[in-house]
Amino acid sequence: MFKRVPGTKDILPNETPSWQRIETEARKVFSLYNYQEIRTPIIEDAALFNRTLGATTEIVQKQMFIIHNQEDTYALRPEGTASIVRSYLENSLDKTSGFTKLYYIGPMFRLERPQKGRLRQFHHIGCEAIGSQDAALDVEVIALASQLLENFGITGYKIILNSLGCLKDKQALSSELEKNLSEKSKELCCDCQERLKKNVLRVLDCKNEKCRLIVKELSVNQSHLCPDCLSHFEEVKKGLKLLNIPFEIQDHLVRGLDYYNRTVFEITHSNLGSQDAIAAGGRYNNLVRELGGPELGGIGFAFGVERLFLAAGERVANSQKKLIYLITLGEAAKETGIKILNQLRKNNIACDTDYLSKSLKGALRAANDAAANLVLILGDDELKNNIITLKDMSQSTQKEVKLEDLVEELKC
RNA sequence: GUGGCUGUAGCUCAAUUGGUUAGAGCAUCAGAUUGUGGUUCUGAGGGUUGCGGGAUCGUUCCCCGUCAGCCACCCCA
Repeated sequence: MFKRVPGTKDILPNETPSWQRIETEARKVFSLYNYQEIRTPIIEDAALFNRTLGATTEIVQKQMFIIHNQEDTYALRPEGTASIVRSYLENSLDKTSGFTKLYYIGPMFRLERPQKGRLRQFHHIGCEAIGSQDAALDVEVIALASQLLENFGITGYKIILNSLGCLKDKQALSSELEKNLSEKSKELCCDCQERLKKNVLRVLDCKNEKCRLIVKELSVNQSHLCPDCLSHFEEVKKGLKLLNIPFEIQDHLVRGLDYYNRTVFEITHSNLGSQDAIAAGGRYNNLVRELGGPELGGIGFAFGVERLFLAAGERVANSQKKLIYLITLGEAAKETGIKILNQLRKNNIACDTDYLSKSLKGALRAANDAAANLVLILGDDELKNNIITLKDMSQSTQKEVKLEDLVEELKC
């Protein structure tokens, strides 16, 4: 027998209602904030991710699903932002409107070792607002994320916020860290010694206690921020307070991807275990230009859908659907039956029958399992008199209706 | 990529220090006087004990390998 590829999941019929609910809710909230959906291919030129996420990041170095064509190297997208900015520029959205708000829903791929809340194919619900550097936009985006969570019915989450500063600030911080940490490099954990070479900022959020102490001594807070970035950050904080959105500043929150600068944030939930981020995002003021576009700022975030479900706990999606179940007895009735089903469906009435030629008792059981609220019984007796029996399953009552009046009867 | 734990029916789990035909609940299907569901009762089907090797008179149980899953590290949504 064939098996799923490791780290992938089948989303089965008993789970799809929850997915549909989340997606519908997301679309609703995005449109409240005037975001429009964009759908980009799941494969891209691998170099796109190299360029945007950073060539030294683990995602690019180890975690991309690579497809080699004869002359090209494609990658299954590991995240959404790069593709969307690519599409934004390729389709000249920057020229058709000054400011663009986009959202997306779809699968992402990373070749990691699977674990709780970490799959090789997972799903993002995210958005990108491109074309403005306004701090009010940062506030709106975070407010949007928090409203999404509320509408999903998820509580107990925490919004963590920080500012990395502009490119210059980031570089200054990096070189300062490099200088200070290399003196103590032997005291750092193995991972951090690696980070020191590849991405110093990551040392700041190391979980190792020793490293934390060392970092604490360096007392990195927002002191590396230039006046502009500092006031931007202040405005963001002020805006969030204005909207009563609780948040926590963590000056060791850096993000892993190169394109982030200024505002970065993460939303965590304690239900998730070690992969505790259900959403993350931030500002990327150099990304558009990096991809050959104009000097335009942007900000976005993404939710991990599978992680949302973990945060929400067991959720029963009660779908209050209406279903009519037709039971026919005998060959003659069966023929009339398929005509009735067809007629009902043409009239937008949901209906089904059993295709296993069960006994009446068995068919009623099947109707019950299908959660039908109404059953139509068509047997020899009914056929002879040109009627059909309607049985209300919850009331356990039944009545007879003329076949020609059936559709009208069921419409009300 | 590194480390630890686990792998028995569709699902959740049993199987007495290694000892006869590997059990139960749920689920499925069928019946309980010939055309009436949910509750109840009865019965049936369903397992190469993940796969491969080894040690043993003998293994679901011990050893090795492999695959898969879980958890943590790393990384990240």
